[in-house]
Parts: sequence; structure tokens; C-alpha cells
Amino acid sequence: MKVLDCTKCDIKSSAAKMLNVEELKILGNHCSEVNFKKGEIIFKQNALSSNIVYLKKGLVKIHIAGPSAEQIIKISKPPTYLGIPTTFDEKTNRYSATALEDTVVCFIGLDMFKQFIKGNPNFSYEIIVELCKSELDSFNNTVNRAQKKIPGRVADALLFFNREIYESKEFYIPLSRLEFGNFVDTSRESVSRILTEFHTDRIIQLDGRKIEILDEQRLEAFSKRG
Amino acid sequence: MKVLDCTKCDIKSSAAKMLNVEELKILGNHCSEVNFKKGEIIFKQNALSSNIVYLKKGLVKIHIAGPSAEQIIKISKPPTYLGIPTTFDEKTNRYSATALEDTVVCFIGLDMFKQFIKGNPNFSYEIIVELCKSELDSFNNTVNRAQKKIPGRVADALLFFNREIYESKEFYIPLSRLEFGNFVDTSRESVSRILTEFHTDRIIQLDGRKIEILDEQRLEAFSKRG
DNA sequence: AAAATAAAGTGAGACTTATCACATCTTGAA
DNA sequence: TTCAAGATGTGATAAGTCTCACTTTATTTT
Repeated sequence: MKVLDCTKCDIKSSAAKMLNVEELKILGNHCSEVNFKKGEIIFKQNALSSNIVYLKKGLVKIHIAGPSAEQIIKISKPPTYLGIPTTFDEKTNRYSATALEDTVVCFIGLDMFKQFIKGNPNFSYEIIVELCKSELDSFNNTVNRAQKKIPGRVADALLFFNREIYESKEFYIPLSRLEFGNFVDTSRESVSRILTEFHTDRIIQLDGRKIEILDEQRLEAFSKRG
Repeated sequence: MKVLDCTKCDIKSSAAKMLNVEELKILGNHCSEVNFKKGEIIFKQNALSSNIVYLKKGLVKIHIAGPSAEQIIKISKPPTYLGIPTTFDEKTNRYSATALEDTVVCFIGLDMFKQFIKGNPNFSYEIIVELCKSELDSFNNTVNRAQKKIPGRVADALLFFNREIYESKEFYIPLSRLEFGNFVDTSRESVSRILTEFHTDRIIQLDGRKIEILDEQRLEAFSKRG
């Protein structure tokens, strides 16, 4: 296994920033860095797992196979941990993670991770902060998904890519229409229809997956009204 | 303020079980026990908050005012913490908590709570475990709400009360029809219709809020198919 | 107990969205 | 290039759910 030098890592998680040089060296010895190409699965629902996954570069979807369809629970960007809840609480993963772009992650042994939690209070404090944020996001999502109609949810997704992921009005949607549907709880057909409608209304400029947001305010209006 | 003797509390959280006698005495000095009657609000969305709330007895709904309706995010039973994410990450509460039955909670000062996290690794470990469980539940909820039609969601809710809350086939539904709708993302009318349908089909025996589950298997079938 | 208020049940029509069917467009492989 | 496989767009129809209107039943209040 390639040994990492975590002391030199400049994309540390807020928790890892709490580790001293000694601890970072230990971390490096129990940690491996792996590259994933777009589309590759990082870990799979129902598989056994004993690693915490730290997302360093790229973009990842967290998804669950439901009774009738695949559902994208959330899209994570670095720096963040991917597998804390599923690894900590269960023997098998409750969800899958798949790279949406070329991605770099570090696999961290669970024992090691637990050791830091029990050994470094500032580390565990930051983990708690991250878990709390994540739970609030998830509540927020629940409300949005339940109370908004499809145009509102599509608008939300576009604003999410614009603001949280790409920080630019122009970007390539990192999802197929089907995946987009899995992300906003609809069919691929409905996504197509709403997107072309937004295009026709000059709210967005659309060409395949290439998109430019022309009228952020009207997108927000859709988001707010439902 | 009434000082509590947490050393004698026999409904400690799994985190509090990790505290020694000294720590429990300190906890008791920074903690107050409050009773809430059915229907009373424990804490309110958008209010400032500096307490962690520990649910000791009773039953509580966690709810959020969305763009068009009030939504019940989850129903919590003891022993559990109610306000960790909302208190930890934000200045103001992102959700409300309301007693569904007569309820006893302990308010714990946030500073105290943070002190234990930083001072006792076993304590913070248990908090992390609880947060992880809660996040997995929340993912599970997301899938259920999105992929199931109303009969499936109503069936889920009934099985939830049966299995997680009352552990009995006979119980009183702790929600009005409107609240039930807010819990399973529908209108009160749809809840009424589905419940009477289940009654007619002899899946349940229903009289107002009093209910008996007659055919658990058929409820599960609804849940699985959607 | 009577009146007022709130909660619950139910039918009908409107609206949203899913599904099916098919045409078109891309993309990668042979 | 040519073909195959997958992704996308779009219309028509069907299904599910919401909303409105009204009635009936509980629960509170006076």
C-alpha cells in the first residue's frame, strides 16, 4: 500500500486540521488514496464496509436503490466525508457512492478513525459539527422534495449546481436526464419537459448538458412558490 | 432553578451512561427538567437556542414550516436528544419540537454539553453514533416518502407506530388526521380516505384515533410495493 | 345542556405527473 | 463509415392526488 504523507495534504477536512503532526503521520500509515473515473462506483449499498471515505477532489453522488427506482440522496463535493453514518452504524452500507466526475478519495481504516475520535476531542468535535450540518441539509431536502412541484425542484437543482458546486452561471450538468430525475424525484421525461420549458422561457440557455443560467430570479421564484 | 441529581436518573442517554459520578453531578447543576403537556411546544423554529434537549419520557414531533405547509420530519421517542443539529450548527432553530403526549425533557446548557464532548471521548463517541443513526433514518425516510404512493406511506406510518412507538397492535394514533397528513406528505382528506379503505378491507379496525392492526402482512405489502 | 368550534368523512372535478409509444439524436465500437 | 446501444425529446393517455364544497361527528366553551 502506498503510504501517504498527510502532513503535506492541503485539502484536509476540518476534523483533520485538528490533528497534530504525530497524528497526521499515523493517519498517513492507515490511509490510501484512490482515483475514480467518472461513473465508477466508490462503494456499494449492501457491501461490507470498514472504511471511512474522505472526498478530496471531484464530485460524488450518494444513492439508494428504492422499491421502484434508484434515488440520489445527495451530491457531495470536497472536502467532506462520505461514509460516516453507513460505516459507523452498520455492518453493510446503506447507500452507494458513485463518482460523477474524476474523483480522488482517501480510504481511512475505521479503527484508526475511531481511535482519533476517542483520542482527540477537537477531532470528534469537528466530526459532530459535520454530521449536524449534514442532518440539517437532509431535513431541508425533505421539505423541498415534499412540498415543491417538479418545476420548483428542478429549479432548486439548477441553483444548487450554480451556487454550491460550480459557482458559475455556465456549467455542464453532471447528470443524465434520468439521473437528474432520480435527484429531484421524477421521471426523465418530466425533467426534459421542464428544462425545455425553462429554455423556451429564456430562463436558461440549454444545449444538451451544457447550461447557462440566464434568469436566476425566476428560478428562485419557482423554488419559492413550489 | 431546580438542581437535578443525574446520578440517580435511570433513563440516561447512551452518551450520559459514559459519564462518571463527578461528571453527572456537574451535569445536574447545568440541567433543568421540564414537563410538557400534550400539544405544548418544546422549542420553536427560528427561535434563538442555546440548549440541547434530552427527551426523557413522552413523544415528540419534529416539524418544519415549509413554503406551503407544516411538515412533520420525524417523531421521536425517548431516550434521545432532540436539538443537537439545530443547536450545534445554527444560532436559531431550524425546526420546532412539540409534545404529542405528556412529555418530560431535560434542557442541557450548550456550553456544558460541548465541554463533555471535548472532555470525555466516550461521550462524544456515543453522540456520533446517535447522529449517524439519525442520518440513516433520515435517508430512509427520504426514499420512502419519494417512492411510495399514499397507501404505502400511510401503511408505513401505521407500522412505525405499531413497531417503534407502541409495540402493540392496538393504540391511539397520536396525530390528528391533518398532522398525519403532514407526517406522510398528503392532505388530511387523503389520509381519511386511505384509512377508511384499510378499515373496509379489514386491514385495520378503526374508530376515530383508536386503531387495531388486523393484518400486518397486507400493510407490509402496501409498504413494499409503494 | 346548548351553542360554538374544531375535526373528520366523502363526493366531484381539476390539476399534476407518470407512463407508454415512438422519433430523433449521440456516442462508441467494430 | 456503419451499426448498435443508449440517451433524449415530445405527444397522448391514464392514474393518482389535491382542492373545494358540504355534511357529519367530536370536543370545548358558556
